[in-house]
Amino acid sequence: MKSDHFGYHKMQELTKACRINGLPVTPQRQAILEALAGRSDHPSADELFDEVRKQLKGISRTTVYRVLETLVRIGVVQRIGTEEARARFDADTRRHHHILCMGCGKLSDLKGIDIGELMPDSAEVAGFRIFNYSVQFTGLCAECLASAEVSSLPARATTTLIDKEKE
Amino acid sequence: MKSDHFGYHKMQELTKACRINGLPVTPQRQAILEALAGRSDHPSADELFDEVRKQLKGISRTTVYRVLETLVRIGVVQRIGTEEARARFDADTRRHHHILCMGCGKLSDLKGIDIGELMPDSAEVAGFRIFNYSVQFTGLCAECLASAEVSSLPARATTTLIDKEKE
DNA sequence: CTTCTTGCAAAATATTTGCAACGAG
DNA sequence: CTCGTTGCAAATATTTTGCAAGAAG
Repeated sequence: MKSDHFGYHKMQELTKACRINGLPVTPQRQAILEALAGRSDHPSADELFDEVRKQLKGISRTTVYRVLETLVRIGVVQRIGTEEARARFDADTRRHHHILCMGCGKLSDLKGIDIGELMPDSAEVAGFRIFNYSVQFTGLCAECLASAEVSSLPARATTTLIDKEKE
Repeated sequence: MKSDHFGYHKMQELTKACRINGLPVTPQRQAILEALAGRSDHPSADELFDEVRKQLKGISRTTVYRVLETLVRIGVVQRIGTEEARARFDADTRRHHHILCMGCGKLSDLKGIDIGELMPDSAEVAGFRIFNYSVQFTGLCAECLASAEVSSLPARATTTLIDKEKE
């Protein structure tokens, strides 16, 4: 299956990235990356910790945070910015985009919209040197649409523009 | 100046939005929105609290969080998602995009890149109903570029902070 | 009155740091 | 031995909640 293949590929990538950066491939790093690569819901560090500890019983929350930071640094994992006040992670480091449900916080890969290439060639704007970008869409998932008591959205999810009766 | 005009406009907008939503225009709401509209660095709730308390001495941190939530809900303020694990806010609710410095966390409005209109007409993808989107660029600001031995920055590394103390 | 907001205290959530022990070169 | 990694405990940082007092209509 694809996920198996993806997972295998990620493990290879981890080995390679660790070698390049002079870092050991520890069981913790393997387990965390494997858990992340095995799901598509872009978990937070804590959610990942809850899953990884099933495999590696002794692992500590601190290690999960630290390993994720390392994996991001060596380019094997990407951190996803959302309007929620916590970091979420993705083992797919290719540039792709996400949609966040304002109702339940579900974060999905966005496929089916070709937004082309936004990266400016100059990559140099407003004094910044730009390295990357991502597009974040906000909306409501099917479930939350169905039960749309939109007026009482959870506070944690951002109610960005839902009732925008400007003018 | 423009900021004065913008601030005045925002206060009018607040009054209007509160009226529409049946909410009172409290001194706290005014002070918080005024403080936010008066700066362009997209502060977090805590940073805003530190500033607002200079004007409204008795205000509590809780109120700042709650008022910001309200202002977002009624469409007067937008919440900005970054890879940092905290929410940041913007009094400019028009769709525009931001660039986050991976070095120092500086968040700036991005001007000079015309991104065009990404919003799909259908606004219905992958089971989601899309309401909005934003583009987030990541890079390094001029200061961090200058002080950086970041020549070996991984192309896609999106760590919040470059480990500058890691030498 | 009724409704909403505010402040305070505390809880809940999210993340980071200091430090000693461990483990692979 | 030396270095980086891990686990544990504690410290921070961020955000939310329960509750009573107060203000506005």
